[in-house]
Amino acid sequence: MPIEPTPGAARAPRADARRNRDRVLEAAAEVVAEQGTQASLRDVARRAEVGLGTLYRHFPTRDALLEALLHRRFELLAERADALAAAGPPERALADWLYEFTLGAAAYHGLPATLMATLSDLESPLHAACLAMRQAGGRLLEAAQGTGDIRPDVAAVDLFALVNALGWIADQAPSLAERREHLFGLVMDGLRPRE
Amino acid sequence: MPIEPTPGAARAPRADARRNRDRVLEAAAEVVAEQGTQASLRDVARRAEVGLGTLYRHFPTRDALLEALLHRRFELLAERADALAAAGPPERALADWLYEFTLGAAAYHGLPATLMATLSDLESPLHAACLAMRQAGGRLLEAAQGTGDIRPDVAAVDLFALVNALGWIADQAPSLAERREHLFGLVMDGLRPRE
DNA sequence: AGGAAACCGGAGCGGTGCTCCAGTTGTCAA
DNA sequence: TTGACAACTGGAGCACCGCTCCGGTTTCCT
Repeated sequence: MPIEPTPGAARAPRADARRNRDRVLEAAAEVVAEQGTQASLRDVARRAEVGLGTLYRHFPTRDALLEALLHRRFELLAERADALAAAGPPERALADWLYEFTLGAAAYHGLPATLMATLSDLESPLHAACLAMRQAGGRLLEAAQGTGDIRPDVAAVDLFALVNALGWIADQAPSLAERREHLFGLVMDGLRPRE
Repeated sequence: MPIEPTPGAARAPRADARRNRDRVLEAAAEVVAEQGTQASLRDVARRAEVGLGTLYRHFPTRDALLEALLHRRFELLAERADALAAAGPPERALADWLYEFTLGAAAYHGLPATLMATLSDLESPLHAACLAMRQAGGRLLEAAQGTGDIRPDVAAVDLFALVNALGWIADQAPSLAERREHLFGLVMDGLRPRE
């Protein structure tokens, strides 16, 4: 009977597999930066000098690849929420965080649309990756509602949608990208209670 | 020398051509209603029982086909703006019209995105088709700003973008469609001056 | 050293948008 | 009525896409 060194623990991946995974990820970062989230996966495989099958084994879906690409960014944004909460008044923390979110959502073309689709697709790896970040935003929202700076009828999901929509606007029409800050201000004002 | 009956006037299209054009349009209405603005044009041609070449001659681009599909709707929305302006106070007219716009933008899946792209694509037939409607909305905006009900720093293009974005939210995440009215209210509040 | 499992890459399938052109058909002048 | 020609037709064809599947190779562990 063969001995399982640590039963249940996955065997470490082969060295060539790990190397290829990294190559794919690196290539994906470049290609997605150029072509957006709808980039051709064949192009990614080509740039990584790897077969298409290899790409699909490491990342069975497009979302899985994007998740790997964005994971760190999401983590940072979640941490950033806590930092902002500690650094200043709740309403300010929320506004700053949301604005940083719109900027982050513009990291790649098509990203706002991808994130939005993620909301309803519970199976997508991106859904899970977003969750912690969305919850961090939710905490900022609750704090700002606690001080009465934000209307109580605003839900976390409203925020996520609106902020993604702002990113989408800038993503779709370059001419509107420069109005991003202005539009952001308009929407933020709508979240505040009227005297 | 042959006589040109009315020189410069285009000769009437052949009967079969006109018939085929109508068949394509009818099929397109069905297929786009089912699959959205990104529907397969092959499917449209198939349903119209027409060759792909025929479809492309009558409508050289996807936008041209959509324009033909949406033209009447845009006209009605532009007229509706004038009717609302005559029927009630400017702020109410604007709010009602914008809400009808978000509903209209949800006529087909993907339509908000298509309309948004249209904004920067001056060549698209949809750009021209939207223009009159956008201008009608602009007039409502000016009137509502004249009475002080809407912030003066709101531009017509802001409105178009925000209202499209609301349509996009409902389009992307079915779960958010039911919050459409609520989100609309939030955004509208952001457009009003603070006391 | 050797064998098994993991991994690789690309051929292949069914789909897409779009072009191009040989063949057909409607129309209008003679 | 007929003939000729422009207008129109439809689908084959090209290059691309996402995704699957599998014969051959490579790595790792014993």
